[in-house]
Amino acid sequence: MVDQILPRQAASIAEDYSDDASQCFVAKLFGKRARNREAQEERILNAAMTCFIRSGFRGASMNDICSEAGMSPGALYRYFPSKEAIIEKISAAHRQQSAEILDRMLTSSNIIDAVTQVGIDHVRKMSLNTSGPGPRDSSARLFVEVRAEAMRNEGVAAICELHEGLMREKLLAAFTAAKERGEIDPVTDMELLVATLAAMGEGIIMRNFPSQGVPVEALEPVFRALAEAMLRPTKANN
Amino acid sequence: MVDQILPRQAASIAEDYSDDASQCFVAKLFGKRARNREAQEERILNAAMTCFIRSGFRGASMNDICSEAGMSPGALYRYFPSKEAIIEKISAAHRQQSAEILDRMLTSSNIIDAVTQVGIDHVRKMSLNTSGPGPRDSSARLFVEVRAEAMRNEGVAAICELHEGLMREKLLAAFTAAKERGEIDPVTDMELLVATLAAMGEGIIMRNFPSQGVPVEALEPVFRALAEAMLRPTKANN
DNA sequence: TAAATGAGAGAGAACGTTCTCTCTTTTTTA
DNA sequence: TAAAAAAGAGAGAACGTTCTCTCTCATTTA
Repeated sequence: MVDQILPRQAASIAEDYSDDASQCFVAKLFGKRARNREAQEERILNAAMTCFIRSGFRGASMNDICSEAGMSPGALYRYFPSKEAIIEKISAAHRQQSAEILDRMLTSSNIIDAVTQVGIDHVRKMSLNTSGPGPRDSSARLFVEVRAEAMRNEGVAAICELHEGLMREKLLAAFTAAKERGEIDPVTDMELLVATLAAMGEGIIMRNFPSQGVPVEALEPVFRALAEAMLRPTKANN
Repeated sequence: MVDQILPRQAASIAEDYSDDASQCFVAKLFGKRARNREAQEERILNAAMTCFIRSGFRGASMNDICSEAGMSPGALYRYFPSKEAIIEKISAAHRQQSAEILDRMLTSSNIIDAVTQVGIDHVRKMSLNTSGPGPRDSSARLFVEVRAEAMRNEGVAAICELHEGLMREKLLAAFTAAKERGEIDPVTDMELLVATLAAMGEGIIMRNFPSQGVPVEALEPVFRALAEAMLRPTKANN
């Protein structure tokens, strides 16, 4: 992970910051080398994502990923210590994308609109092609793959738990606020409400309806009906 | 788990069939040989299911399955030509179980009750332990696994399409009947309604709430609210 | 005795990973 | 600034392991 600090580097760090010596240190963090490393890592992650969507985490081999990235194994392993590390990185990024979509919940004024829009945004984002000219495919596949992997891989399971916990928190905060505004009726078990609503939304996302010819807009009334059924808005707001 | 049928026990079951010529043919189909073969196949499938739930389709090796079944590879490959064949058989059986739960839809008198009950039945069945003394686990894991496999395996994809098509047909028939009874309002796009309802139900099933401490009964109002939101029953029936 | 059944070694391919070596870029030294 | 040294980056063969599946040979059953 963290590069071993060699004597020569350590020496130059300790030296005077105002002159040449500090350049080395700065270059380490923001220089050409660092930028190149980031670019390569992203190249690998993009290639891996393509392969994983095509063949699954287990189905895609490191050789597949190397070919897709146009890279040799020796080069690839300079940037990631293992296949496992790549899987975890991609799982985390994918789950985080999902969690970020929920951010608009926190600033919404109408809770039903917000839930509806978040659902649609999610479906739209997940049905997008992931990267350029590759096989026309969507990251909704990764959604299922990550879930399946989490069932037997402790690292991925922890990542899922983290981000899904975040998502539930955001929903819970938005619902609580709406309740205090008098927008929705009190519910006995808010936690269960959030969990089941999220699960149902995920069910829709996994199905990847846009890829089956169902336009995203057609899902609008579906999400709205779901939100209204679960949140039971007070008559005043209808 | 089905008890192992020992050859000697099977031998003394049905002996007397006067006609020699047909005996050979009949024995082939219904005799102890055939019965033993069936028993062995079931033994293998049970073992494979345990392994697949534990490690996934790709994660479980044929050796794992052999060990679990108490069998050598040579013996196992006498009954199944490939790992792929076992995966497909288990996927089909699992999907068929799901489809069968929907049969009660066809004879129901109240559509909302029916949908609610089918959802609960489904969750209950999927959260059951699959086989005796093994690791406490549920077949809801297989649900996710099958979906993930269907994304890249054409055979499994076809199996899913078949059974899920059946499920949608059953739902559609029940909804159409309910509409004709005047129980629910006409809906513009019945196909989409069925597809999204099924997807949301699957989302709940995959989450396997019972394993997280949520009792099945707690899901009753959730499914009911979902059904009412999607089907919009007429006031007379409320 | 002939056919069916099974055990288990192991073939051959594919896997994730590492190793060695070359070439380029950066840093230090003179 | 020019030469020397070190580090970084990458290619590709090769490693040990594990995979699915087959083959041979022994045992059981009819």
